[in-house]
Amino acid sequence: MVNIQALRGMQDLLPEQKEIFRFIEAKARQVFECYGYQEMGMPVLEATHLFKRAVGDGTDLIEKEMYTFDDRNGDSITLRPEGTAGCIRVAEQHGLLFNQIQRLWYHGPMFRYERPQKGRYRQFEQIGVECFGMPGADIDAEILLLCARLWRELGIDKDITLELNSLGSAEARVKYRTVLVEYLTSVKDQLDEDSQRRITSNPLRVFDSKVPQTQQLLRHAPLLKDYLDDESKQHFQQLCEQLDKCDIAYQLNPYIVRGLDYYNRTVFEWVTSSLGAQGTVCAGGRYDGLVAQIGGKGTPGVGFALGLDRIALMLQAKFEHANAADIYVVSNGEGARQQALWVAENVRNALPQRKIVVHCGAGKFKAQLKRADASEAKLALILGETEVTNGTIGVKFLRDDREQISVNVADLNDILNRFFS
RNA sequence: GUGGGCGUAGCUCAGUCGGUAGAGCUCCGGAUUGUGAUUCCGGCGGUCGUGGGUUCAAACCCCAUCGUCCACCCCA
Repeated sequence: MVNIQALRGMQDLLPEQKEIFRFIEAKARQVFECYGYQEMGMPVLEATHLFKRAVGDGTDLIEKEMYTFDDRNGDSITLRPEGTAGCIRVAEQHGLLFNQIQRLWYHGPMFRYERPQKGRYRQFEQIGVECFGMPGADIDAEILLLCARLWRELGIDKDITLELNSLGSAEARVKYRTVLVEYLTSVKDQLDEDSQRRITSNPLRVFDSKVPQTQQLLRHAPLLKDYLDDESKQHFQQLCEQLDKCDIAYQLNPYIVRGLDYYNRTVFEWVTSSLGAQGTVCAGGRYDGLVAQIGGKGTPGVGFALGLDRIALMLQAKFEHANAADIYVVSNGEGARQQALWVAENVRNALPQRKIVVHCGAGKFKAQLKRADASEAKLALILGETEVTNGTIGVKFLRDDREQISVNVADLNDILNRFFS
């Protein structure tokens, strides 16, 4: 046992859980398609420097969370820790961004070497959406509308709230950053240890500190919104108006700072209180400078990623009987056993949407019916020696108060069709 | 990377002061020779996470290690 465990932080998805993931993916696909977004795929492995260049060298993600190792030829490669960089690489490499507009989405595993926790795994499933070539606030609003619709489809809209902020232009942010660093440095010895460290690593993050004394000091800190450039202010205002118009509730949170360096202007998080400390279920924002930073021609972009694992945790309680069968076929005796598979095939031809399970292998008749009951099937089809010789099949209603009936093989599909319609 | 909780049957867990391991559920068989509730009876099932130490004796105490959970950090 000891040697065959999953690697630390890697989740095994049992059928019950996988069902939830499939549900989320299906809903996402349906919603994204109805907004005209196109699915794409990309490799799990990329050159290490792609992520370094895109995400920012000083970030925790780059410094200590990447699965990086040497390829056999000595090149440094990395299991993708996020999707945006790779998506841009694909789009650039195949010319999707040259004077074009794109609405793209993808899904798949991401990898970060972190300490596992509820809702946080080393391999985690993410759905990403990226839009290119649209500088206006309308596309920012669109992806938020798209998110909101997805939450409604998933039935979790009541449990999630939207938090919004604007980081301004890159220039405004740099200007603000220096002012903030100045202020923080002036009170440095009164700050907690983490916050002191963050002055150099990511000063905006200091606002996230939970230490009361630090929070006290932050009250007098300069605020980002006072440093926003006019265009960014206008952009943000348009976004808010658009959301108001479409009845999307949101909360302004001046302290949202995405962990990755590439964001500008709009940033947002969809959060829930139902998952403990890992409450962010979906997050994203605008990254107008990123494409150029990776090496392409400057193209505006907005996007977000949602954490499938976390949403799956939220949905868990609602998935009790997702794998129920419709029909369970039991048989008694050698001849009947052979007949059973054949009968089931014919039924599947006639009712391809139905889940039909045939009892295979050994098993007493009584035990087979117990299995039928446990499968949550509505009907049991019964094949015994009597049925085989008479050319009939027993149809037993497992969930209704009805007598078992005996039908001719030739009439079976009609009867089943009527029952399930 | 830091701090804390927890690892006992397939699952959920009990196990007193250290005295050599138990229940419920599941599964299998029977009561009922071909009919799924319930009930009753019987059965399968254990390296007590792993390795070391203390002891006449360790699931229990000590050390290490792995895993897991929670929080920090960080983030989806």
